[in-house]
Amino acid sequence: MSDSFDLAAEAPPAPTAPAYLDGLNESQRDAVEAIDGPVLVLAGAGTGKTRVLTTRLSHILMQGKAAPWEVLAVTFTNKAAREMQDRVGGLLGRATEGWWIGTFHALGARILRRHAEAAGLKSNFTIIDQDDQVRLLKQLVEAHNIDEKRWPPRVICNLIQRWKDRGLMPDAVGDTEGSDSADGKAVQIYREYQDRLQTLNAADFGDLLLLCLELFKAQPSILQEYQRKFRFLLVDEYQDTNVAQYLWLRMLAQSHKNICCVGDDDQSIYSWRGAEVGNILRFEKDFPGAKVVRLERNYRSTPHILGAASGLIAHNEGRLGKTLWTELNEGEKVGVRGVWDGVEEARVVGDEIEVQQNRGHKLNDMAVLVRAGFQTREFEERLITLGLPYRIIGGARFYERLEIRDAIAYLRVIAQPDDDLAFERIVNTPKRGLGDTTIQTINIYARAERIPMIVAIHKLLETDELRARARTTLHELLNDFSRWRTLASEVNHVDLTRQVLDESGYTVMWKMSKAPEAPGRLENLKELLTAMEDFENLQGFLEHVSLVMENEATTADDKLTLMTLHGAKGLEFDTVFLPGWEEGLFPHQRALDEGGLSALEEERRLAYVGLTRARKRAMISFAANRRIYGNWQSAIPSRFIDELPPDSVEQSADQGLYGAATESGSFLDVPRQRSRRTGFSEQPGRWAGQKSSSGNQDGDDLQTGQRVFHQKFGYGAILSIDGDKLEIAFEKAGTKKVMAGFVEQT
DNA sequence: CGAACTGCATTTTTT
DNA sequence: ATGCAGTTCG
Repeated sequence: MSDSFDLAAEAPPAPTAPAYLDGLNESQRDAVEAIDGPVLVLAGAGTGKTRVLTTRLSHILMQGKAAPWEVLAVTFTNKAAREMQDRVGGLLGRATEGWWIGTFHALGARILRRHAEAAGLKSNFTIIDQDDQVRLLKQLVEAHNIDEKRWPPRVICNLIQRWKDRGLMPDAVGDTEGSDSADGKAVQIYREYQDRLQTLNAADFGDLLLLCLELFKAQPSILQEYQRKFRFLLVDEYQDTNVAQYLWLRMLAQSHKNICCVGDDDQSIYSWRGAEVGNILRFEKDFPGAKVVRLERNYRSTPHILGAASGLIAHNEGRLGKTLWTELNEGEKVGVRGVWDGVEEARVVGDEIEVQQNRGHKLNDMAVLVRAGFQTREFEERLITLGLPYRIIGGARFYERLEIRDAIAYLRVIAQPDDDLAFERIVNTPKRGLGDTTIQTINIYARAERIPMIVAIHKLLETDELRARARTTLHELLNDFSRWRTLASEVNHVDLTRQVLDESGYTVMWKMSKAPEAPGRLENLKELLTAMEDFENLQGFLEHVSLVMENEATTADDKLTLMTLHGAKGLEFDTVFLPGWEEGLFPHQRALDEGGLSALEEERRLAYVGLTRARKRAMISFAANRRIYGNWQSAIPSRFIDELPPDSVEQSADQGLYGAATESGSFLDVPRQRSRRTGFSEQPGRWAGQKSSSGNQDGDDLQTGQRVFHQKFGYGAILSIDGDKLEIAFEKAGTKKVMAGFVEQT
């Protein structure tokens, strides 16, 4: 079955062996050439997965099986998407603009924008990130009088996110499922949250797929359109897909079943954010007759590294099973080093890095991969002492900085006036004297009427509900925005932004500030303007900001890389240091506590991912003592160390530390008790959130002459009614215009 | 409205 | 230890 050419009539004369297939091994070629029907490529670490994926896509196009816009290629990260685009573009020698190569979210958004109305949105809808989600949920949690200590908006956000990962809209969430969360109101809050998003003309990341699913379900003709359009589907990192993504793919592939998924069940490390290893394990059932190709020849690592990794991962159950092999020379054994404490660990690693460097190895080819972010600190300190340059991957990103978020919030409001989250962020930034009271008033009204804040303000401005001072300020602000909106169509987006930042007083705010970080913030704002130049227009830029949060700081300098194991997936280095292999830290206690066996296995996969990042050298280390959260704890070596095949490993330990490092039982075992439950000192919510039911809605039967009560102005009689606006002669406050929603009948 | 104080949690993270 | 968020006081 080496030649599995299809007999499709429109296929152009097939060359016997196109040049781009040269150099592929047999299974890689299999994976590339099995174009029709479902294919699962089980690609072990370092087996040329990306090459297969890109060659396959090129092959489909070269064979004339499909036009570029008829292939859907999905990845998880923008980086992977970009890489695929670059490589396919390179192979074919043409630009890949407009092709359907991208992340699940970017492609979902693209589809959704085309059919926004059908999903209850406008096509310019805003894509909000977790920060916005949490702020929105916080408002809802407050409104429900739910104790925020017990149910932090953050947790609810996660809950909802997980539902969305599983493709569940509020109504689809089982009755029992949310009942134990947020005083049993979790589903209700989810429902209101979706409602609010719709009012705000916004979608969160989960929605980009979930609303697509709903769209496809509600409008089969649209689904069919895409089924016909995308004649071939390619999916990267299939082991990381969640249920929603799985359903999305399945729907699109339903008719022709030309779907090729590439993944490695041994590298599934994201179950905690909704990924379902089951998707890859089940592939053959989901797509009967699927061709399964195993890529087992590893081009990356030495036999010892491979042996260590394979031996370790063999301790997991329920694997699809692969046997990696390599033709590389044996190389060095994997080092396993026991040390006294974390400081010494950093010292030992630092020394080894210098040794490698003296042998002519570049820092760029080395990495320290840790389980948890805080572990990098000790290494940083040591590296600074040694004068070794390093970079940390995974810190705060450019677009997450406060000043950048503020600036973008202005732009968001300009581009999409319904975006209350953005509006609320900058309504009083810089300080305009608009306090909580004013914002509350606007919010209460906006929410009761289910209208965006800006619309609410327009209405409120015609009344006396707001203080004169606030009214003037808001009036000016709204004027500014409408002016900027006009401006947006006249000047380019960079000039627009510069002008907005100046005229809003935002730049001045930081210029005046004597905070130590102010100059840096101004720098960043300049950088933002520069970054914006790469985009055609405001829309394009905003889409980029929400979907393509760049993480890569590609410096040309020679630097050591410090990052988490999770962050390292997909990368490779000559030399990899794997510190902190201690019970409790790795595998992490938390995973052990709440995830049981499956979590332990995921930790093991994480260890496997770590080891397989190494091309030539890997050094594992563990400390007998470690300071965690301020106090010292003694630790025993990770069980993963015992699981490494002795033949591929070389152990060493500090004098007198471990008579035998393999005898893990010989350690003093201080019970690590964690104070459970923080359950006392609860304050009931200070101000019981205003009930929207207390006032009058528009349709109420108010009449002129009627006596009413107003929270602020007291009692009065209605003089005239103009829609939902009333003119009232108050007994003490004189004649005022107020919103009908703010008065009560007496 | 801003500065100081207090309590509290603290794995992993993309889009 | 430490940082963050929410609260309290001037």
